[in-house]
Amino acid sequence: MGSKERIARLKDETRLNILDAALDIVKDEGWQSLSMRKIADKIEYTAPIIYEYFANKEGILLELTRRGYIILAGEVRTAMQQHTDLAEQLEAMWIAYWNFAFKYKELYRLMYGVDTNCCELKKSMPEAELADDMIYDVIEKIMKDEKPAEDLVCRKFYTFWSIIHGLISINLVNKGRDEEMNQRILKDAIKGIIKYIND
Amino acid sequence: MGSKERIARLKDETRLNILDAALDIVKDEGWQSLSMRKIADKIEYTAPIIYEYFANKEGILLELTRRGYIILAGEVRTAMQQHTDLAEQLEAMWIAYWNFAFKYKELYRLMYGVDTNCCELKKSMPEAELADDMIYDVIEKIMKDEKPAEDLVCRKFYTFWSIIHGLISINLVNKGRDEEMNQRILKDAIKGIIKYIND
DNA sequence: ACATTTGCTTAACGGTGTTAGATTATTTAC
DNA sequence: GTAAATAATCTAACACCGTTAAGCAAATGT
Repeated sequence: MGSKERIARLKDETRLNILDAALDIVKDEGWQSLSMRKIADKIEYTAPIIYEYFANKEGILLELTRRGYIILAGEVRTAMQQHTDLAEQLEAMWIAYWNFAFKYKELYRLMYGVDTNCCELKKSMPEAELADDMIYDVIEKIMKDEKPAEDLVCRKFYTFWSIIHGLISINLVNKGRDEEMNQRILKDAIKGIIKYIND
Repeated sequence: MGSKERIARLKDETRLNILDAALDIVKDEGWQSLSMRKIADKIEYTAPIIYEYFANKEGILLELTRRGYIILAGEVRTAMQQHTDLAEQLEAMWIAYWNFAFKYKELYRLMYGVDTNCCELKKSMPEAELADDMIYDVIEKIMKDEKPAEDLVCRKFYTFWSIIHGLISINLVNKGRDEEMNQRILKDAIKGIIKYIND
């Protein structure tokens, strides 16, 4: 009887529906307000059946991250295949990575734990810029000889901040990597960028 | 009567107790499982009084972030004051920033939205490394002439990843900054690091 | 001594993730 | 075709969450 397969196909379909519904909700309302009952509403079932397809809510998130990684790998691969020169290849791949992050914002957030919890209110917090301003000033002074344009200093600052914040994030999320290597990466990067400032 | 002041001081004290209790819970159990009732338990009150000191849960988090920024600014400042040479100053300041992030892990997570939601399970996900491996290989090829040591390639990879991930995070969290500048930072950084690979 | 304010608690509302039990629909067996 | 068995789904509940309203009891002002 082919009905077994038809039923299996239907099961797979609602499994996909659950994932799609979850992603739709997140796109509309953010990760914070994703709930099992909302997913159930969207697929026109009640909440408990979701547990026939996923162990729990985290199971859904985990499957979505998995899909995110697969999509990312695909985009990076096609970028790679469009170049032969190694340096060009590498640049294209990183740009593909970058583009993925913004094309699939929600997935990227999930994959790398970038949270936006209470960020509207954070804007009106002067303390948030105390440290930044100090660093900004020093960068400006280093470049002073050349009367740097405002946005050039800004770019240097963000370059610095990105690399440090990126390293930190990676270490906080995938905690407990090689501590010594991190320190070397950090110092290398800082020295490199400082040298690069004066180009 | 000085009792007014004594009472005011007591109020300030329980305000601090609330913040301390919250941070303690987070240190022990993570942000996910911080609840008003747990805070209340720890300060030996019931949940509703917390609302006499903070508008809501987000208010507590916001005050903790504020304190985080102030501490960070302090550490960066003292780092700055210990050097005169500008380049050394800048390096020390970034290292202070780095150290802050790990000394006050929980605060840093709060301040910059680095979430660790469901990360234990993510380790056992082979798809997570598909894209990484491809990029890793290209870096290795670029450096091939020099028979690079394993950990040197690794360092380069993380340097790349950090800067891109950092830039992305910053843009996802403080969304909608200058798009053009971001692209320039990105390309600059990539080109810079590629050049730097062959040193 | 009475009235008022203050500090704090209990009870509740609507929401969450999740589980157990009842119910309905579908398939299987005779 | 009807009865039994199985699958699919729902309702109800549990324990928790953030938050608010009502009430009590002690301290205070007069």
